[in-house]
Amino acid sequence: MDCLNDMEVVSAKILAEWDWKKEESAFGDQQDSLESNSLGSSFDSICSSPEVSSTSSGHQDYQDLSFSFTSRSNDLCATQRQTKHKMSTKRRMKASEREKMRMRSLAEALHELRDYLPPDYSKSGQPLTKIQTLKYTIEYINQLEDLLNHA
DNA sequence: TAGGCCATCTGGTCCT
DNA sequence: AGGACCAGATGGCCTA
Repeated sequence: MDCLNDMEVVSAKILAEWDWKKEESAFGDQQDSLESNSLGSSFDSICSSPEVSSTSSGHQDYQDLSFSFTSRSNDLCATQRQTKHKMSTKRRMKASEREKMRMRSLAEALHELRDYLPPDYSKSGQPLTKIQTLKYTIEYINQLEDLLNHA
């Protein structure tokens, strides 16, 4: 119990030193640099992009496209994709289901992680976003580490 | 209404 | 061959 009280004091100290505006802008810079790192493969992504399809109106159309795919033989990307290995519908559905579960468990873990941050981290009572949760957690751990090292 | 966040679908790639 | 992971695309919801 004393440990818990100590931790509350620590987090209060950390938060007292916290410059929100500065951190927010710093995180923004980091985010920009992170996002700029992920330049995807250009050709494949163009060919596999739903926007390439003549319908180009979202998931349903694209799903329909995947079923009527072989009838559009004049489409260059379609032709190229025909030569690639195509997952069976059954396997694709299973993969989608697994991916859904995987992303849900990831979201659940992030919700859980949120509970380990002091409530003061969420300004204006709004829950932290995923990216905020991750970045504030890193910052929180670093601050705690500093305090331990200088204790 | 624009922009941010999120869930979902999908194809590609790597690993077992 | 199939599962795990990743990144891009898309649409819905919410807020300023």
